[in-house]
Amino acid sequence: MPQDHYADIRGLHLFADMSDEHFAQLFRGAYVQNFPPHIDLIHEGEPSDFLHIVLSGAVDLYSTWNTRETSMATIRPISTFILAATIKDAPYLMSARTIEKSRIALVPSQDVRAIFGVDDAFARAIVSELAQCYRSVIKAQKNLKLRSSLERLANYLLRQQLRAGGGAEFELDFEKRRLATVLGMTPENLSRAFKSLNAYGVVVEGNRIRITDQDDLTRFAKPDPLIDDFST
Amino acid sequence: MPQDHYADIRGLHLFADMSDEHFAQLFRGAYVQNFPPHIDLIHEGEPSDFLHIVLSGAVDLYSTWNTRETSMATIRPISTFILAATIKDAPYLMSARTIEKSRIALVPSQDVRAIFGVDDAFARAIVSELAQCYRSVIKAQKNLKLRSSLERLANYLLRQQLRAGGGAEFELDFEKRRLATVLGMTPENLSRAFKSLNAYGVVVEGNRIRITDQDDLTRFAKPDPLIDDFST
DNA sequence: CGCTATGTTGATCCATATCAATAAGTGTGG
DNA sequence: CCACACTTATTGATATGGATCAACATAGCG
Repeated sequence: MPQDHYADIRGLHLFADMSDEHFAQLFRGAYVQNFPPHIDLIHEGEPSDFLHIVLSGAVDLYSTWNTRETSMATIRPISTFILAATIKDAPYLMSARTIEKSRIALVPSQDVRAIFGVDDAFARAIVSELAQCYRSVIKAQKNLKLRSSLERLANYLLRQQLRAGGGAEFELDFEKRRLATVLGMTPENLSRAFKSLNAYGVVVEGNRIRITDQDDLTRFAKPDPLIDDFST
Repeated sequence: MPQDHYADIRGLHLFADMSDEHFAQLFRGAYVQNFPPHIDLIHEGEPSDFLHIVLSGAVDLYSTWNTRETSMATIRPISTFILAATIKDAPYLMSARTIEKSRIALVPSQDVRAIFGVDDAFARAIVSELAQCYRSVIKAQKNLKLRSSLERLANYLLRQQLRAGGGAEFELDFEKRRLATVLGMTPENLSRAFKSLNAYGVVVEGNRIRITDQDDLTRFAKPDPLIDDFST
């Protein structure tokens, strides 16, 4: 693997504390690849051969069942995905495809498991990472089960606004079609949901969102740290 | 803590590989308590003071938001809950209450974190446990987003049948009211869903279910190991 | 034995999906 | 650079799954 990515990857919580020697061993068999947009990387049900690290671009994790498909999460740089499958040596539960042109590091799963077995700091970092992932999914599930689609959209906008710096105006960071299935609704329904949020001070112009009445939207959305905070 | 529970707890994957010394240290400050049914054990948002271990009975993990409430999972003996919050020293994302009369061991979270810091086998066992939990929630989320309530019920019955030994007749292991919110629907809707499944060979008599046409139900439910298998 | 919580059934309403048509981008090759 | 094809976004009409409200039945339980 080219050296120029080492520093970025080394900076991730997951790899920050492990020994230099183990880090080198872990990435000895790894390689970096560039992918164009809309390329399938892995498919659910397959054995987990590689731990993936998104270095640039974006990756969509999605699942299918019986002709239906839904987007489960979006992975942005710099982070890993399918860690749980790698560790358990179990089949992927989700498929992954690039959304944009992406640069992705592939680390052989057997090496991850081997180093996990010998490097205690790495093992503890994995605990922290998995606990974080677990809590994120629990939040996503609460979001799904406790809120209507309109409420999910409103809270999504507030979160996105915060991620974009907190200003009244910001951009959606992916296409509405995908946003719809992330939020668990159809594109048509999302379109109408945006219009419904006009009443609470949301103006939509293409991918550009302007929030004209922050208080009103917040009153409607009722954001909750136990559902919407990504950090804790 | 009384000695008679030690063996049961020691047998859990989570504690099986750690040193005797650390195990003793971990449970030095622990205690076992008996609770009647329908008692609140913890509330979401609170700091995670104790890791809980269900020794007998059953516990419901649920969440609320803005007057709504939903059941997230049911914990049966012998297993732990809220491990992720304990490890991250973060607030609970879910509340917990006893369903039945239950015996529960409480282990101070700070002790769990302390032993996690010094016992490498324990740290690795936690990885395995959390990876398992993570995958379970992903499956639950796929179930929610990809299936209708009728399909969720059909697959639930097949799973429950398997857990009960695979015979044509078996019992629901909790009340329909709770089953409804676990499956993400109202009690009324569950009632009607049961009647709809008559057409696929499901006969309901109180808590007793008889599956008269296994193939027909299976054809409708289309169970999928990547959603319905608890083991992998 | 009656009280209270659970379960069922019916009537109705609402949220969301589906189907269909159109508009607006977006990229491609000539 | 434009014309064409193709995907995405919007809008309208309609269907349907599921929620809500209300009444009643039933079953535990003190």
